[in-house]
Amino acid sequence: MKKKRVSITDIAKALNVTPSTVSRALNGGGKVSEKKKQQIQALAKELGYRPNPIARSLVENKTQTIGLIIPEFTHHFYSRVLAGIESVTSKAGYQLLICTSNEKKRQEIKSFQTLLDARVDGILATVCKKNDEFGHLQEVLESETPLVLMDRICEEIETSYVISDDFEGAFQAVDFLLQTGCTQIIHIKGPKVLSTSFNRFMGYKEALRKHQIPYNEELIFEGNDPELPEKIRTYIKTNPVDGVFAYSDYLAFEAVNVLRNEGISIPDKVAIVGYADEPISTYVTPQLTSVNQRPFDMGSIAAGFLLNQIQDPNSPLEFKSLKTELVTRSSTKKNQLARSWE
Amino acid sequence: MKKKRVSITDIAKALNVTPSTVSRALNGGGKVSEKKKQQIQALAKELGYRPNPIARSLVENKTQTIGLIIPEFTHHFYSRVLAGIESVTSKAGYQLLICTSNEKKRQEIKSFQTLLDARVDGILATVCKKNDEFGHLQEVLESETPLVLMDRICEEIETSYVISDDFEGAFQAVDFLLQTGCTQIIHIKGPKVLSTSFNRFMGYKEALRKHQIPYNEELIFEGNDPELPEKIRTYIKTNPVDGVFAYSDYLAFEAVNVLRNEGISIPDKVAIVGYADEPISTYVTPQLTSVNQRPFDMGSIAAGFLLNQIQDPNSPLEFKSLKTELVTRSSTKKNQLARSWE
DNA sequence: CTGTTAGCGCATTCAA
DNA sequence: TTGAATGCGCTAACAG
Repeated sequence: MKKKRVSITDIAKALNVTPSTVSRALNGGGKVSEKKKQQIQALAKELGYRPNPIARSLVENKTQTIGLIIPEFTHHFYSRVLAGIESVTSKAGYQLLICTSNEKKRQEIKSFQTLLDARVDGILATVCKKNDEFGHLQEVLESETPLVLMDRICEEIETSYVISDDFEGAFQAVDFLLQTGCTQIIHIKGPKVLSTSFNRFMGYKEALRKHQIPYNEELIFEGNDPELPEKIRTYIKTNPVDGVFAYSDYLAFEAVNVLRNEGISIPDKVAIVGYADEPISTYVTPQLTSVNQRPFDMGSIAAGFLLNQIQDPNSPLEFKSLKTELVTRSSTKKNQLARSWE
Repeated sequence: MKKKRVSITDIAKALNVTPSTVSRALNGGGKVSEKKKQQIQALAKELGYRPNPIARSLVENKTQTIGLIIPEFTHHFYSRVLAGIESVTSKAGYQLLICTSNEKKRQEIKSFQTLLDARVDGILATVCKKNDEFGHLQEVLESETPLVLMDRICEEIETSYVISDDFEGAFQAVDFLLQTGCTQIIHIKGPKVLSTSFNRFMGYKEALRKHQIPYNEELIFEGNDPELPEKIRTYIKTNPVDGVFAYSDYLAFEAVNVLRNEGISIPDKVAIVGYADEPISTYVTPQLTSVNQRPFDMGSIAAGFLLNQIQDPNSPLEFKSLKTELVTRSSTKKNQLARSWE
């Protein structure tokens, strides 16, 4: 026998008033005599009354719910983004409806549909890797549901977004390698279709240009190549290499392994920089120099943008490119110009 | 101007029928002439009709939503639990309302309240570390909202749960250390109030007993002691130690660091086993032998239990203690009895 | 087979 | 200040 939840009508009956009055007394509605208001509020508390958000949603046409679409949570990065989001949405009284796409386009599309169906008040999303077509995002826009993209953007779609300054982050990293004396720097690239891959690659090139080091295509490796370790191993045996800039900490770690197996000392012979500053960077040996993307901030800022749009649908789109911070550890040589991340 | 969503009444009007008919035609209701059904379904599709789950929830008194409370997502473990949950809930057509407690009791209580308010059909939860009092769980039970606990249980509360067999997992680990010749095995304990800490500790003791090695209290260290590394360092300088069994991979890693700094070779002089088989265990050097808890299964099984209870509130409580699997890597010596995790 | 009526819990008119 | 009436979108019980 389900213990019936007490409704606004229950307490209205008990007090011989109408539900309207109770509603007004409980929300700030003002137009209720102080006496009744006190009475009603007291009884409500006593009975443990809890407003039914479902009913409220139905009449107010908003759900106090925000949808979140994220590729997955196994990367520390997204966990931090989530934490950042939650820190602001929970304070603002919003619930989070969370969907993961597992980097699959089909699931992503379905997730958007689900969230739209659920009538969320807004959507935060990081689109998945395979993203050549954006019809589903267009639909979101047409539904007039506020949307803020994080980390990865689609240029075809006009929406607010928060990204990390990948170009600058990569530039910082490679610039640092060059400053500490490296000249033959391998770059291990990220997934082809991602804007982040492209921007980091461009940052790499720009740093070379600044130091007038010629770009050498042979130094570029594809991160998703299953034979990556083997190819690096082969390459370094016959070519001079003194630095590695990887698209991710995980890829950097693969390079670490190859070098260690070959007995090449890090950072003396080859210095290595990863990307994302995941916890693993402090667990590997040597500890990995990496680019911190401030994922927590990414989440909190994106959530802020979204709340702005929800409050005022006519507010202008907002954009933010987060500055990165190079965290130097023992996989690179010392350089007084660099500050370590606090 | 918000593009109005088409409702059941819109399409009813357009076809000169009543909303009820439309409702019946769209749900399997049967009692509709084939012709009208076709017509209605066709128009619904054409107009892009999407049922409003809010309205449906209000009348059906269920939300097709499951609440999830997790301490946090930065541990890989919980990400996998989430993935397991989602794999079954999404198939069953349920949404996930996710709250994180950040291991804070206050937040946990608030999260339960939030989920109850949201009228979720059921709750999956891993309670936070500081959990001496369970009034809030009692409230959930009284509200008759199905509840399944994961990983950590409260003996005072009668509820379905899925846990990992911590006793057996620890036993396996320590038994393995003993089989490979260790006799002086340090145990680094987990948080005091957690059932998992206690059970792993008991498993450790049981393995010693099996091998008739006397229990030595000096070998027990507290994981949350900020001076842990220092204490271990001091101890091993004057006492024989040839093994470490840690409550977590992270704690195991602290031991690895101490040993490496002291120039003690792993696993030759001291073998080390962690717990949880987090990704870091493959990134540290040497790679860490660890106990895999099958978090994905934990999530999927818990979700299954919950769905059972939702479907039939009178179904009996269900319990599951997941078998663990010892994954041997290079931080321990070889032993043909052990199988590596696939 | 289909229309009518009612109601889920709440907020919000409009009268009184 | 308060009550009565209306509707949010949908399902379900009851008639016809």
